[in-house]
Amino acid sequence: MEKNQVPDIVVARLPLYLQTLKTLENEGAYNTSSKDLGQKLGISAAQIRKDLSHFGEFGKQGTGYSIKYLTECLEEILHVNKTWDMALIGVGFLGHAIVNFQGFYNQGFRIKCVFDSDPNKIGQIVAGFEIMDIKNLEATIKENRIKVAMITVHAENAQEVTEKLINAGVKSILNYAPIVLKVPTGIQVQYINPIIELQHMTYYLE
Amino acid sequence: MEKNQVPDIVVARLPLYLQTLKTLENEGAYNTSSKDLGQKLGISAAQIRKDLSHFGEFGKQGTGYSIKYLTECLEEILHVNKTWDMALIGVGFLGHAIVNFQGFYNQGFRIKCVFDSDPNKIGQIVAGFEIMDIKNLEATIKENRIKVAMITVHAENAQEVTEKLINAGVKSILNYAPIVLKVPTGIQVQYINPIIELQHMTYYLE
DNA sequence: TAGATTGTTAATCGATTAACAATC
DNA sequence: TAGATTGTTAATCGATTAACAATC
Repeated sequence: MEKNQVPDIVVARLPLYLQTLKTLENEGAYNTSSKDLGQKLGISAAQIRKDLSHFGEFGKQGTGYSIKYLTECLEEILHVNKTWDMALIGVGFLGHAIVNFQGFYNQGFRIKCVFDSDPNKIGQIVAGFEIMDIKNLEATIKENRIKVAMITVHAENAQEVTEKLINAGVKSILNYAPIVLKVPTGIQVQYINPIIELQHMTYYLE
Repeated sequence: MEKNQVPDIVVARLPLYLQTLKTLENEGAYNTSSKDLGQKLGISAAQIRKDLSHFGEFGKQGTGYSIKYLTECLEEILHVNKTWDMALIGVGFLGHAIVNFQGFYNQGFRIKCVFDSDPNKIGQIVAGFEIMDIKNLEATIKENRIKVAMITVHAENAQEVTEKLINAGVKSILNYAPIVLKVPTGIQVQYINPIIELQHMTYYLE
């Protein structure tokens, strides 16, 4: 497979390039350069050119990159030139905030269904979604062929939920619970963990 | 300064070690090893020992590490053996969720004050905090000597808020807005951005 | 003692950068 | 044309790993 040749650390930067391109487009710009992107992102121009070179040639000498064209290319590379249906598991305060988040739209994602195990929550409507019983998780995810999920349950339940998700065919998990998930090869997991980020920063404080 | 010698990529892993140690402690364990921690975190035992060796010797041959002692050492290294007061700016759905988040407690952090610019929100009480007018941000943060802040405003306003925070003495910023902040040397910024993480993962999907 | 595991060294591996020919 | 910027190469830089003496 060609994509195995691209280091994951390079792949991880592509969404940042895409984000910056979209900001530039919103500002009304049509063209940019590796130098410009690098300054905005705080990384070197050489690194951006090197990263992009793994996937093809997207620029022109002398004039740089067309924002529109490079955006389209990156969206295709990252497979966000389509919209991925997502499941959300755990409708506490955080899950509630995510369900109400407007920012997925036009970035390749939308929430399709939300689950909780609390009988008091099941059946309630949140931002237009009826909270479903977690007992129906596997059937519903299979039925809708959902490949992407977000976990916002307590740490104690995150591994169990993960296993159900994988059973149901989910391949990519964004985990907000503060625990490292055990998953088989081929399943992607990323973590969102404010405590980790805060503790990283306080190292540098007095 | 001694700490400049430690690569940031090593520092970034320390909070993960701490998280795993706390999970183990909750499970009732007293000792662990680099092998055990590595398996739980999906990294090599050698890397964990190498990382820790930047800061001292915390283990014993044959028996590994005392969970209690290594926890204390890491908390001291990361400066979370005290509690950092934090400011939160932007009380939308996400800000609301963060204010209600119970997980900061005992990890070195607590929210001290919350701000918004919306006249309809100012003065309201959220999880026991009165939402303050962002006009009072600089005075209040100076007064309370707050060094850590979380930004949950819209991307358009994040840079402006950042500059106010830095003016007021904030040194570490956890930014939830999807934009790279421009900050002077010596100011720490970390990002929380689910779209970036999701797009990273869909690269590997069909 | 025998087995386990540390801290550290040196080797390996991989990522970043500087430089430049090509060319818009 | 002159200036700017690409894509790529080779060199540099830094991170990870394997191995092992030390020792609990």
